[in-house]
Amino acid sequence: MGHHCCSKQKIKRGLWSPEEDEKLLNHINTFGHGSWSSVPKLAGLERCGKSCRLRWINYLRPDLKRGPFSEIEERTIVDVHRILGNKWAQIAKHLPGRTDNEVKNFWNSCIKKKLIAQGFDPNTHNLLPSSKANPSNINNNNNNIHACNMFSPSSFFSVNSSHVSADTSIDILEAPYLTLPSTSSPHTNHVDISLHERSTISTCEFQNPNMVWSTTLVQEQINPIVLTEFMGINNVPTISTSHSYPISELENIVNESFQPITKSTNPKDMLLQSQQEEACEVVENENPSVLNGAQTNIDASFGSSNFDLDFMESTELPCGMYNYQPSPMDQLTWNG
DNA sequence: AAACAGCGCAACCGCGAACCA
DNA sequence: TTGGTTCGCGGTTGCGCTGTT
Repeated sequence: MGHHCCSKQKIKRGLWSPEEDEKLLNHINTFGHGSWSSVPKLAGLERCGKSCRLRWINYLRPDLKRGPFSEIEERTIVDVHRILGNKWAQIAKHLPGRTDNEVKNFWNSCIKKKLIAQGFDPNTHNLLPSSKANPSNINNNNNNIHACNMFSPSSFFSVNSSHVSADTSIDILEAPYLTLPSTSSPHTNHVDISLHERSTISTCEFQNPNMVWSTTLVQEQINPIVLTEFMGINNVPTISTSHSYPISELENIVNESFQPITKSTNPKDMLLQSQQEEACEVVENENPSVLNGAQTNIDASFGSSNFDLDFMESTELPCGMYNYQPSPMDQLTWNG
């Protein structure tokens, strides 16, 4: 069965021979690919256009990088995947010389297994339920939550738990990073931030998770911390951005940064919001403990928001950078 | 040495988006 | 606006290599 684009043609399938590669390479180098559907005929190949395109993109393109993935590339894949999910083509755009197919294969054959072995769900990048009680994966020391992983310290993983009490402090990771705990509860609209063994305890309130991150970067890197801003879809925190600040600035930054966005006036969004609120009430009635006001929660009711992937795609992602540098990523935009 | 299993990678398939007449 | 064609993407398959029994 051939592709519908070339079902009338005599189609060869399977691995490409060096002769076929040469024909395709010569043709594209001379004429460009133009319409892929016409390439096989013009190049004298008994292949379909799709197959030619794939062969060119994944193998013959001159700008392809060969060889194993570097540690930096690996980190980039993990970081971008945490934000975008299985958007291999978009992930590959952040890795010059790598193809979506290559990234996808590397993920499935290598990274995925590493994450699972570390007790992380490769889809959500959160700790797997079975791993939350596993001391090898979590340093549960003095009630501190300490998420670490093989990519630490360049990657940040949320501690996704509804059992974080108010007096639970958040450990500063070995690198000067702080993670904010979050829960899947879509209702509670505040977050407690505390620093282990430091007196600074700040609580900020926001009405909507679609926060404007408006704080300018503080350049001094004296005891910097990272505030992780969680976003998500369908009550599942899936997107985070990280920012470094001097520790002394924490309270001010928290107070200034978490600015609520006014609710959408779009009727469709308003309907979604009301539906979410109804759903939250159901959750609240069924499980009141989830909404314990002393818990550390981040509102994750993002269903009414549309994250601007196109915008983000056009920027260089700072995710996972050890030393944070300001970038357009700070201007993450939402279409509400 | 042969059989088998596991793995990585290249290629295919189907679907939706984009394009165009 | 519509319908046909082409493109691009993500999921899946299958082949070949390698290690193990």
